[in-house]
Amino acid sequence: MRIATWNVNGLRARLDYMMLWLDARRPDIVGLQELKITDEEFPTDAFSARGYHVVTHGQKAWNGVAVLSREPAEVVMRGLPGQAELGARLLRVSVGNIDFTTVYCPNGKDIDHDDYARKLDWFDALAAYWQSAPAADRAVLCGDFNIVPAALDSWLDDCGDHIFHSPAERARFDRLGALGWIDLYRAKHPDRRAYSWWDYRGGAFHRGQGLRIDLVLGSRALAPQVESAEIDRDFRKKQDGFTASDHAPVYVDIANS
DNA sequence: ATGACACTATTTTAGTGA
Repeated sequence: MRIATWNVNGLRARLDYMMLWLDARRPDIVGLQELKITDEEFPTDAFSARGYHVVTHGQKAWNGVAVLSREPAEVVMRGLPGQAELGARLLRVSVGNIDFTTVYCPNGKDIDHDDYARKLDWFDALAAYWQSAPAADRAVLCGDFNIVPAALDSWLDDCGDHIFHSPAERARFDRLGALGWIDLYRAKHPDRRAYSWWDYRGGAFHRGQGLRIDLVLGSRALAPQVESAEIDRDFRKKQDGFTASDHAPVYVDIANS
């Protein structure tokens, strides 16, 4: 079973590209982020035609998350409790025997910006949520975390005072680890330098100037069942003339069970 | 040093992204 996460940077603008991707990679469950579209406008039919069930938590112009799945999904939670002001950023569903959550975590803009404190609060609320509503044995928490877990995950000189790299942000990420969430890509590739996001500008992709911020976290019971974990750099490139997102899709393939 | 690219808004540029 293939689980994927992907920040598409605008679902409307990415729809044709996404169809090429679904046909090529055929994931079973997908967490999507940064849809920039309302639930009413979401083009469900395009996904149904390819055999996917769709659950959305969108909003106009910004943010928005969704889950595509081969099997029907039942909504467990739309939105992070107490954090509605920061937009549509969390969607938790039950699909098959997986407790599946996808998140688009706040950006924070800069460590001096008001949004940075709000970002930290959002992560505090996320940790509190998992304490109040614990994940099932077989669980996935995937998405765009907007935190670089460690120096190996960034092309920048990692002095710790850059947004995404600060000790306060990493403390929030580490708290998820303390709650039992395992970074499945890093568990599979402990020493591999790899990125999932590259700036559109300045040829960053070809220069290797990226960040690994798109992650698939798994529960302790799920982690041993991971057969492979990969970042799909090919789908950060233009495909058939269609423009890519600035994020690559990330996969985790789980043994059938 | 700065901008560089892409997307959305009911646009005529600005805000956001990371």
